[in-house]
Amino acid sequence: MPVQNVEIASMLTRLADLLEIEGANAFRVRAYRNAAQLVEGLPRSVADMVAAGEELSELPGIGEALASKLKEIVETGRLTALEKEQKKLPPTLSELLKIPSLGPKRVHQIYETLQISDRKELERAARCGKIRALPGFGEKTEGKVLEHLAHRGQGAGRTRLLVAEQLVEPVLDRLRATRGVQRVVAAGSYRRRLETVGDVDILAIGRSGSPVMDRFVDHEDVADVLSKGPTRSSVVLRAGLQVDLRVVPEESYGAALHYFTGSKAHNIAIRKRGVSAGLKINEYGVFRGDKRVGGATEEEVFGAVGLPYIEPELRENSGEMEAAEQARLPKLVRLENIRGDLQSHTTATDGHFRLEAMADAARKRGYEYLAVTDHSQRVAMAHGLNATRLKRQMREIEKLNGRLRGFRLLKSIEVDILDDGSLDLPDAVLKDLDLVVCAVHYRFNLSRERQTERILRALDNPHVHILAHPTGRLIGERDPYDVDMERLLAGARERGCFMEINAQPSRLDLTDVHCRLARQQGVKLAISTDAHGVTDLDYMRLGVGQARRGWLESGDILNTRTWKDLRKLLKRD
DNA sequence: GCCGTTTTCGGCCCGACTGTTTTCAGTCG
Repeated sequence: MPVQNVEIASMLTRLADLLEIEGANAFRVRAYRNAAQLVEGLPRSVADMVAAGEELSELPGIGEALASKLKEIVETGRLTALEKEQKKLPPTLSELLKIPSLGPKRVHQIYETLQISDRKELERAARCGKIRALPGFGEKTEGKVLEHLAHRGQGAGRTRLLVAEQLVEPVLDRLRATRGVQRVVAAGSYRRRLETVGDVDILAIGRSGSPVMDRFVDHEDVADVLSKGPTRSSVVLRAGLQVDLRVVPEESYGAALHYFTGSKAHNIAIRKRGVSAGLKINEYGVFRGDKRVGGATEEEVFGAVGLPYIEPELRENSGEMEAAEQARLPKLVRLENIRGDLQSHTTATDGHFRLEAMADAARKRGYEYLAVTDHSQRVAMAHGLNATRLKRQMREIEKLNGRLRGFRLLKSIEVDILDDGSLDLPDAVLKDLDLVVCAVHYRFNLSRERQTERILRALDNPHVHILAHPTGRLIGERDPYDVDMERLLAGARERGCFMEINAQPSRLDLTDVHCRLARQQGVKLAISTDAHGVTDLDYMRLGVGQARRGWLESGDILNTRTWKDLRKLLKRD
């Protein structure tokens, strides 16, 4: 099987880790890390690019040396430079870098003086007080290391965006209600709408001497105060999420918001542009020499380096700078553009509300339509519908639609894709539905080739419209099944089919990278909540965030259309 | 290791906080 981009990225990261511990040139290390990030975010596989004879050194940040390393990995599955490093230093040292307060210098020292190379040995030495005795270390550093090893085990991990929202919104409200505070906003990956966040960065505008820092750290939801200063503090909430607060003056609002929103790679790119224009850009503003020339708004920051405003969801240094320069930034889809929801479940299968309640909730949101997509019979666990029960539901929907004004339920189904790619219900039933959504719920472990063939075969069915949660992944719980997304997208386009962005907080499937690829290939997408209850309809904002991270515009999305227009699109000829 | 409308060599984003120090290195974001 061809080597995947994530594997390449992992090799480059491990190489960067070891080089950094060894004390290699910091910019060389950064070049490897940048390359790892680039590869991980590429919409196409490096293996395919090599096979197509493309010039890898044309990628930003990839020169001759890295291009030949990438080629080596693709062709041999190995990286000689990494293997060489691993002979000099134990590969497990990478793990130690992830421990807070341990960086490359200290890891190097621990290894050189105590011959410690993994977490277990480190924990043993720390318990004996051997770490505190090292120069530059002390009791506190040893304590922090021990605490991490004891409590966090394999690392704190990341928090799903929805959970982060639930934890952070109350903190924001509390800070907003503090005297002397004019504005409070969550920045970082939270604002960029990443599917998971490592920590949350909050930005507050306020007078110096405001009690906002005290309000922040003195609260029953705070389990631990990591640091506290006049402009910056860090806490860990009892739920385990780290939250940082920075306080800046009003005139720095835009510069600070931009800086703390990131991403890091985007910031570095912006600052570099600043430097070449003779400007210094930091969280306090844009400066020419000692003179402030902007920074009250984000627009001023972008303007200073000759760019239009770039939406937070695009700030990954993955082409947004070039697009901004050439005035071809996408006009991103917005929650207000959404006119309906194209996947939902009712009590007929595993949903929690009846048809009427779901219709009512969707109408109250201002939607024009809601597709009722209960499971098909194969999903026995959810009491999936057979042909008879589906027909009964269709009649109920027709009756209900007769009473509803300016709103309609769509007769639909989430039909299972069986092992051989055939569908779980006969065409005779599917043909009478308004919309057919298909999905894989079983047999995740097929080879890439067979899984791809299986799904393409399902899309061959002329009644099928949308492929739901196209990779089957569950964030932090289940890896995506192996499938050739490029072939799937090409296949969908040829057949006049569509892809879904499933907005469930644990799915968010497709990913941003795949969304972008879909747009490039001309495949339209549905943003669907897969609601199992009335409040689940709110997940739409998460799906829209994912679509925005994938550079999608309103026109790329099926359910920004009126039912009349959508119906035309769904006609497969 | 990458990169170039000042450069093919000499730069490479930048500031806050902590802990261990007596003025700063290391870490972090």
